[in-house]
Amino acid sequence: MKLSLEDIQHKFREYGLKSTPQRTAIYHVLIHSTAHPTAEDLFAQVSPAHPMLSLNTVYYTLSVLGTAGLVREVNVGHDRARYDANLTPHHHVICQGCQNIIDVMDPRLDCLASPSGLPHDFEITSYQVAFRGYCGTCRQPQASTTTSPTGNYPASS
Amino acid sequence: MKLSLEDIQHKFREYGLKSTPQRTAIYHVLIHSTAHPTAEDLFAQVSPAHPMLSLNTVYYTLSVLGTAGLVREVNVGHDRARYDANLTPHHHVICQGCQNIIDVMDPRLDCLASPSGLPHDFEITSYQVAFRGYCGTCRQPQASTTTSPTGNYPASS
DNA sequence: TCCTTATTAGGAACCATTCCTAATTAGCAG
DNA sequence: CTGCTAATTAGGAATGGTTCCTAATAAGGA
Repeated sequence: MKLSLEDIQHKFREYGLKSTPQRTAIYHVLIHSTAHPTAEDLFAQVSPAHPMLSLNTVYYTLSVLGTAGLVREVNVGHDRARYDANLTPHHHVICQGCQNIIDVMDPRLDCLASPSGLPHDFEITSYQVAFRGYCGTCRQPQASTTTSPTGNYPASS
Repeated sequence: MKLSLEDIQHKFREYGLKSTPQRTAIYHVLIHSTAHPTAEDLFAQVSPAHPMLSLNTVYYTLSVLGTAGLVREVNVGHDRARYDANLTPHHHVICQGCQNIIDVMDPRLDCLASPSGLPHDFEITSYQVAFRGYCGTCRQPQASTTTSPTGNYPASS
């Protein structure tokens, strides 16, 4: 289900959002990506077509779309925020080596019992499972494909 | 199972870690807390007994303990890192209002099937379920107990 | 077509975290 | 008990992702 720019403009109107070229382009890149890009990733991918684009606009757009419920933040670590426009329920597998995120759509994970031992007045609205491990290329311990470990502090886990 | 400072020194030696007063105090606070404190929280709680303590030491200590496997980072958002020394398998319930984290220990969540649709060379080492919702006091929409919403960007979700 | 208000771009500010460095101290060997 | 060596500590500076501030621009409705 590829969304054209016109489809996206339509969607924005449905959601009561103004449709601007920048906003459309950013969402277009995000919704057709499975890489869970960072704000900077999006900036880099949209920039060629919009040379005047500012990183600020990317952040602002993401926060507007987030409020509207069209985009979600994905929590991997505390480095930088990564974003996802795939709203169909799914879970994530995170490689501890290269930090890549793989979407997992397994219906068995979408019907978990609500947890026991919870205050009864707590209202749960959603949940997500985060699997962690090592992908094929990062399998050998301490190996990292994209990011070479720099830093004076010992790497946590 | 309250751990005394001596118990902790013992534990550090088992793990081949040097035992310093600061390190012991930080871990002591963390392991007896269920609040998943930030580095600054820990700093504030340990400072009275160690007036010379530096925030840097807290970060360094957390990274050492993290590497040793005694402490884990909890990912809530991309604001600041929160830490947990509770190593027994458990999951988290996060209030979207006050950002508090509640531990959940439900054995049913500890035997999830490994997800389908995963590259076969991916090796999963752990997983965690993060439930999100609103606690009793934050239940009414837009209400927040601890943090009043400041910021010019629309709040994402 | 005009008006109002949101959006944009750019630069400055913020703040959690990390880096750098010298002084201190834990743990070990003698 | 004493001295050695490497890790730890404290403090201050630097980093970098994100947000704030502001004026100019453009979208959508009247």
